Amino acid sequence: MVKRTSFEHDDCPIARSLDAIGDWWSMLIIREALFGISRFSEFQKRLGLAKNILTVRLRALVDQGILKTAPASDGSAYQEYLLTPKGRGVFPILVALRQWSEEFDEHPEEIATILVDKEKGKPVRKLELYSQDGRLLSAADTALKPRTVVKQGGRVTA
Amino acid sequence: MVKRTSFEHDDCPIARSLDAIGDWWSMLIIREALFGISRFSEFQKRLGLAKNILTVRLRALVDQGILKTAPASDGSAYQEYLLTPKGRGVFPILVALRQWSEEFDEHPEEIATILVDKEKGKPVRKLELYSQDGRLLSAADTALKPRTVVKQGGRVTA
DNA sequence: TCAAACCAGTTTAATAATGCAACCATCGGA
DNA sequence: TCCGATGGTTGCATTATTAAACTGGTTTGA
Repeated sequence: MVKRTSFEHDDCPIARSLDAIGDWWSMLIIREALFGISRFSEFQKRLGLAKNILTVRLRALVDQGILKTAPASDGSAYQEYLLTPKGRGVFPILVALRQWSEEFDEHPEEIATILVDKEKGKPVRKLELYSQDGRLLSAADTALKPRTVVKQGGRVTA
Repeated sequence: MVKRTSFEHDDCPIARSLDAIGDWWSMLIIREALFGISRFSEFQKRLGLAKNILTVRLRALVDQGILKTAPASDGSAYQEYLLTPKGRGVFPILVALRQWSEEFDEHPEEIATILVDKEKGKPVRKLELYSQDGRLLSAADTALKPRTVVKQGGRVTA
């Protein structure tokens, strides 16, 4: 792969997110963490990824402030990996990914789980995007505006 | 091994989405396409990726029904790449990625653009997740339920 | 209390996925 | 007809990902 081009300093926030959590494993690790998984071996067993990769990913997620390590908690002398608020903030992204799959996958019958609300046990609605004055927006109803002034040579991207 | 593990037949919808569009470039290609970009050379110029990679990604996106090729359109004899409904359905994922970056990025001042609603030009609200009866839900208010019955040996994942 | 199993990695050697650059065929315009 | 843009393809070098073996500390349990 050759030095995966980094988007860390790209001015597009989507690229920046992808740079942080846009690989196959990071997203799934966060998914598991949202489920309460916190131990190295648990991640490894549930995801079935190579341990060296898990080591690298966990370290990267910690460095980025998405996970933090807490020394022990359930008695044993090992440490655990816990989500920070930034990590929990990934939840809507996971919901969006899930709903896209539910809506467009060619084999939805292979999907094992449904996201429900805890109180009633019923499926949740689709994610909704509203304007400040409460109108439901679709992609076509939105546009991108430069944050302040367009800098010289600064290209406006999504 | 090696052979990057495919999640195509994983029973987790998040994994399935990631399998389809979970690489750095596919998501950005779709972002550009949502902006109306449709020509090979335009993608290549705006994203700055190698042409062979672009070729492979575009073909994969077409195979998955996210893009479709339309022979010509603006006169020239070349083809263009257009989003299908499935492709446009990626929009909420991009919004979620964008908002995560806006909320948690350490250098938000480097972010060049803001998503606004076209009518008023004001920033949009955060994506919201509701229960069927209209309660606003956070991650903690949700749970996963097996789709029908848990199959023998079928592990329930997110 | 001593061995066996578990935890959390690290190392190694293989293969697969990028990236860059160069090449090539076709189309369109002057 | 010739030149540049378009839309790729091919080769090669580099890097990532992986399984498997190995390590060293920690629990468990007989």
